[in-house]
Formats: sequence, C-alpha cells, structure tokens
Amino acid sequence: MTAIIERCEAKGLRMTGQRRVVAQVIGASKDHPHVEELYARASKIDPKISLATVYRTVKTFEAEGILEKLEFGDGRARYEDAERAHHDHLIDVESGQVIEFSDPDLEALQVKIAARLGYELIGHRLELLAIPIKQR
Amino acid sequence: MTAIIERCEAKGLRMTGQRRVVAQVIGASKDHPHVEELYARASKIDPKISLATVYRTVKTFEAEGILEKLEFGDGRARYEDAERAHHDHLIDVESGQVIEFSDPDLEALQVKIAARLGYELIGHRLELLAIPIKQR
DNA sequence: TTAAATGCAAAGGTTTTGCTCTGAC
DNA sequence: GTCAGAGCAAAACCTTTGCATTTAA
Repeated sequence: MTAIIERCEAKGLRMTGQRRVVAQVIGASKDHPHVEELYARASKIDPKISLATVYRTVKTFEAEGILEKLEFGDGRARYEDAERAHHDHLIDVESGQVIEFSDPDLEALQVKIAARLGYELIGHRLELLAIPIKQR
Repeated sequence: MTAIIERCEAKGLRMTGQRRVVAQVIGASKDHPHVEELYARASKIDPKISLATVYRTVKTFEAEGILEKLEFGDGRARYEDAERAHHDHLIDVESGQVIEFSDPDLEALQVKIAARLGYELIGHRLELLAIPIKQR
C-alpha cells in the first residue's frame, strides 16, 4: 500500500502544495467524500486552495490511475484511492451509509462473464442497494 | 412483460398525452438513451413536448418503480424500463458499446454477500468495463 | 528560467423549479 | 369544475475553462 503522494511522484507529477493537500485529505478519508467535501477538508489545511484546483487535481489523479471516480446516483462525483478501491459498495438505502466489501468469488465470476461475452475485464463498478435486516 | 403505459395506469398515474409519448419512446428503445435523447425522440411524435416535461416524467416513473435510472459516468442520467432492467451492463471501453447480460449465479452471489453483511438486497447496479478479446 | 499549476470569475452542461395556462378525470 | 400536469424561461447545481499570476523543477 503506497501513499498517494508517492505514487504521484512515481508518475512524475509536479507536486504542488495544493496537490499534496488533496492527496493527504483523500488518503485520510475513510468515507467517500464528493469534491465539494474534499474542498472543505482541504480548506482546513490550506485556506487559500480553490475549488477549481481540487477539481483539476482529482481529475489529474484519476487520469493517472491514482484515484477512482465513483458515482452513487446523487449527481456528484466521489473519489477514492485506487489502491484502496479494490472493493465494492453496499449502500444502505435507509441511512445512506456506505459499506465496503470485496469478494473473490464475485471478482472471478465477473471475469468469467466478460470472457463468455468475448471481452477481457479491465474494471467494474458495483453497488448493492439494501436495507438492514431487522433483528427481533 | 407488461407495457409501461399499463403499469402507469395500474399505479393510478394520470395519463397525459406527453406521458404516453415518453412511455412509448422508452418502450421502443433498445439502447440506453439519456434524457436529451429521449426528448429528441419524443419530439418526433409530439413536437410540442418540453424538455422539462420529459425530465419530470422520467422522475415520476422512476419514483413509481416503472423505470430505472442508470449512470454510465458521463454525467448524464439514462433510463430504462425497470422490467427490462433485470440485467447488467458490460461497457466496451473502446467503442462505447453497451452489452446487456444477466447471470443468475451473479444475482445469487449478491444476495449472499448482502446477507453476510446483515442486509437484505433490494437492488444493484453493476457495470463491467472491458475490451474486446482480439481474435487472430 | 520556463512550462505547468493556481485562483478567480465567468461559462458550460445537466437538471430542477416558479408560475401561468391547459387538460385529464 | 378541479387539481395535477405542461410549457416556458429562469435558476440551481456541479463541473470546466480562460486568463493573469504564481511556482515547482
């Protein structure tokens, strides 16, 4: 598990103060903040950072494969560390809580399905929508 | 497989001319048109229909469970018949082509995973991103 | 030094909304 | 006849962009 900043340097990205802040904020996030939220968190570290820079930074990082873009259906993009992104999401539709999981059988099955259709799998997006099982 | 219009009536929705047109257009679509495209197709049938009405209609239909909202990551919502939506999508990232598939094992596995996390599955969204296997 | 990145504000694209008028029931 | 729905244009969102200024390498 390499830090985001290290991967940026390895890719030869110019490491500005703002990019370090965005990298740090995403690295420290255990949830799935959208861009405005990243901006809010980044602003606490660097009050001068602009929203446009946050947008440009996540886009650059995504293009380099350092971050992954998620869409949960609310019209706002969310980003997460691509190294941490090797999992899927279960969305609790009652509370909005997002639970991460990963399942090797599921991964394997997806590869198999793609192959059956004549394709090589290079990625996937999966969200399970669910409600908590009530205990009694 | 019931027609969209019939399901609207069964839900007690007021069936205006515009809603019939939108229902007809979606029912006849075998691809995954976004709203602007639905509007274009609907306009051929009813040149007076407005974009706002198309937006309001798909939103209403979605709220009734008649349509399902899809997001393929381009920032535009797409809608498809919920009865036909019992499948997933494989996106050919080279051509942008979207292939529909469904796999009972996959469905079963998802139910199992949700249960393991303490949830009851009520829906899912899955997109496989893939490239064609080159033949020689 | 110098090309690349930032900040700001303005523009872009998609989706929603206020208000008046129309039409389905 | 009524009230939900339609049309229009304006507004609201999220995101991108042009340009002058700053900064990493």
